[in-house]
Amino acid sequence: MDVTSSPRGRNRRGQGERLREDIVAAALRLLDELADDQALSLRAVAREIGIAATSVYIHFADRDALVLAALERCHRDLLHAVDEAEAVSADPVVKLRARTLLLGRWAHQHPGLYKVLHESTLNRRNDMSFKEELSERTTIAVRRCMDAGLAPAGDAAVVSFDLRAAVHGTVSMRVNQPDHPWPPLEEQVDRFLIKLVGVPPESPGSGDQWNRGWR
Amino acid sequence: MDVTSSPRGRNRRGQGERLREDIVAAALRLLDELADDQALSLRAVAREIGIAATSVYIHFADRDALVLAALERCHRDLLHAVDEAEAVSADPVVKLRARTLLLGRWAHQHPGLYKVLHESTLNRRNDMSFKEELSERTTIAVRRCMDAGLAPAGDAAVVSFDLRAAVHGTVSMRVNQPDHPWPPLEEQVDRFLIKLVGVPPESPGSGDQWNRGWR
DNA sequence: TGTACATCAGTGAACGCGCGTTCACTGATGTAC
DNA sequence: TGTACATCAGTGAACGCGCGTTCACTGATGTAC
Repeated sequence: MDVTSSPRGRNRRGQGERLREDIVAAALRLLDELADDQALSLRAVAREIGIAATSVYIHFADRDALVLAALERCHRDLLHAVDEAEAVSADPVVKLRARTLLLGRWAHQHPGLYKVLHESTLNRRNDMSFKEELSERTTIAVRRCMDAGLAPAGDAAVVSFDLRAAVHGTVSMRVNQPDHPWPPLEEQVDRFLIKLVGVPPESPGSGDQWNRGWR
Repeated sequence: MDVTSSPRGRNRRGQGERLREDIVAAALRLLDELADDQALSLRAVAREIGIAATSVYIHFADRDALVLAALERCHRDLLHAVDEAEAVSADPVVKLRARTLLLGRWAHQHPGLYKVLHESTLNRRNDMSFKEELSERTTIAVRRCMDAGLAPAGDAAVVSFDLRAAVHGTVSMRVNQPDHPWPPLEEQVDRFLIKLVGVPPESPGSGDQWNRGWR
């Protein structure tokens, strides 16, 4: 945008990788705006940071390689953020809740990136198996709840899959129709944790209507 | 595709609307392939049915109007199919199950259309409130289960929202990563119906592991 | 200390392509008289 | 019954645009001798 204010000079010798990072950062910024990997043009990325379009080819073989690199970085950052959120407590249930809510909040803040990461057609054209790490860590978090006796014992992979599906579903709906008046995510996540994972309700015996008849 | 075999002649007087239907049908075919509304070009639609690109403008103001018309038709067809599936039984639980499974099966058969309908950026650019009818009918189906005493009484809208989120979530994951070895949808939908809506398990006392500790 | 040279970090012009959209038009068909 | 004419259902050429990618290049910087 404000290219004139920072007239990018050439990097010094040995610092060529800086441009690579700038390109990835700009791609992520644009992808978040566009919410569509196909809509991202290499020329727009170059324009965004004030370089010649051809300079992108110094660091990336083609447009898809750039988008893929950006998404891998995006996923790594997200993983890190979720792990950090989990550190707030030693209680496995609090950990699972924190991890799930952070994912929801992240998606709310970066709807475009969430869409590109999970719903872009890049998923069909390219191997994006690096994303599996997020699923695996959720399964671990669920298993911890079971092992601690805070959730009914069962197949953690299945329970985790159901939870991920439910959370992805509501996040996807919220991200795709941002103008719809959605009810609070937090309460819904709590329902999912209670009903799908089986963690105890926060205030037992409070008789919340959505939990009536379940205990 | 096989344009040469059916060299489209001009429609007779008064039959101009036929072309409109052909255009919509071709657009739906291509959208299902592309799985992305932005990737659909008006020229590709014209090519698909062997007309001049400009002929599309006889029936649609612009590209977006065509896509929107196609999606409205798609949604109407889907609504109709789901309602039909529901008619198999008078039991509200069987009805709800049938409606949910048909949606999943439809998405499996038309992954591209499912994506464009629910996950395309058209949702941000245009009013697509016609889609709400699907949600409303699910809520009605949930309420019927409650009224019949086959599910715990509660706020049908909330329960329906949770169910839709969960089902959309798993369908979305399946549609976006078609090569992933997903577990059977049917069993997962049954878990959602039991855990989220509270309908009775098909074989009570069977002690399925994913339901252990719940009743 | 000076200098030739390799390397690094990037540039600018150009290519061919498909796209959405506009415009003036064509030619068959039905209808008023 | 004949014929002029309005209307319908489309067409073909052309526009300007942004795109991905290739190519030959430039000029600063560090380094070997």
